[in-house]
Amino acid sequence: MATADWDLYAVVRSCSSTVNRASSAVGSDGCHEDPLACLVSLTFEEEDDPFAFPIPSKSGSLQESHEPFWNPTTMGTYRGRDPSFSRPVDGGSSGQHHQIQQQQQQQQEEEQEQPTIRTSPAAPVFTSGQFVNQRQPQPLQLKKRAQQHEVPRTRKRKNQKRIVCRVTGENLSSDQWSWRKYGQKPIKGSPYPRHYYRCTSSKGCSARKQVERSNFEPDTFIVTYTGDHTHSWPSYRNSLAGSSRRNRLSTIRKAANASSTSLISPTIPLSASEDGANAGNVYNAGDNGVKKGETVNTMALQTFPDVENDDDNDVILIPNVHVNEYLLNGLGELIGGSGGGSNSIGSGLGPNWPAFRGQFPSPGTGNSASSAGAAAGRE
DNA sequence: CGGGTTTGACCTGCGC
DNA sequence: GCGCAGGTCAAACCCG
Repeated sequence: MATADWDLYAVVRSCSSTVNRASSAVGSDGCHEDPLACLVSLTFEEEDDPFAFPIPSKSGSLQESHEPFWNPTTMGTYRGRDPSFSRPVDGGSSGQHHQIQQQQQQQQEEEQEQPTIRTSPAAPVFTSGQFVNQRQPQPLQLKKRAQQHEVPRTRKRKNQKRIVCRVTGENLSSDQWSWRKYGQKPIKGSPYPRHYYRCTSSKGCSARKQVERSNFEPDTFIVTYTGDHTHSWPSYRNSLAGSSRRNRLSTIRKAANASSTSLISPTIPLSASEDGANAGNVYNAGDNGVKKGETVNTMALQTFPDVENDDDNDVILIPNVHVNEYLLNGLGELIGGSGGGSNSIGSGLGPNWPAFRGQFPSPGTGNSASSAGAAAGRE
């Protein structure tokens, strides 16, 4: 269960990094960036799903304990066709957002007929000849494949849990898990390829991540998380493991110049200036009309009562809005306090979340054992 | 040398 | 059942 918290927080944090940026933009020019930009769709296959989000119960416990951000008027129950939720937002700056909404709405509609999860529909067709065969197939490789395929692989694409996030390029690295790229694939209808990453924070971890550049907003990336982390939340130090190639960034940028489809690896820390920029987004939150600790009323936790009773269809959308300390603190309490399985959330906040450090139990302060235990418990 | 990336081939799920 | 598209594998390559 504790891993569920890590996963949950991984999602929240990952989106939050974008959220901060969004909130800054909102504060500066009104609604420059779509507050609903980051929609996180959580799908559950079982009740104690690792991705289970603390959905406010009818008893209102969460509502009571998190009054500052729990606002029924702004957290209206989402129904797939609710126009208030899928409202048009600010002059087309979020075409992808609309696309995601449409996908999810369509998904909702489809799921009402068939309890399944669908992948995104095709976007405008673009043909790219960027993938040039540079190597010839090797007989040895084919032989090994033949052996390998004696053991069938089972993949449940349709029922796979997926968490979709929108992040800006500069926030790609804010994901503190350690990822290793294992594939890249051109996606039909998208000018940009999709990149596949798996978690390398721990061997055998089944967590995967797909990164795809938005074809409407090239500066924005669609990050899809699948699978569960089977290990404890990595410390910041651990998260740097495997990312020692700092200077690789220059190489990557060269590649990026050569090909618009290139992508900054999520495992590679950004340069100091970029990190600073990210940090600035946090520190300067108050400069944009959002005082520290002030609740932004756009915070919303959308639930789906229509599918709430269906274990296979629970979906939550978390708009990409400002997640303030109240929420994170509340999550920290929910995650670390009540369950007894506290974890290293504090460390997971990373360098971009200095303001929120200390709100959560830190690793190495008596919680590591429980974290490890929780991780072991999953295996 | 260890670990990450690239990339063509192969497998599987899904729609028709 | 067939074909397409997405997801994964793994050898080769790259880099510190």
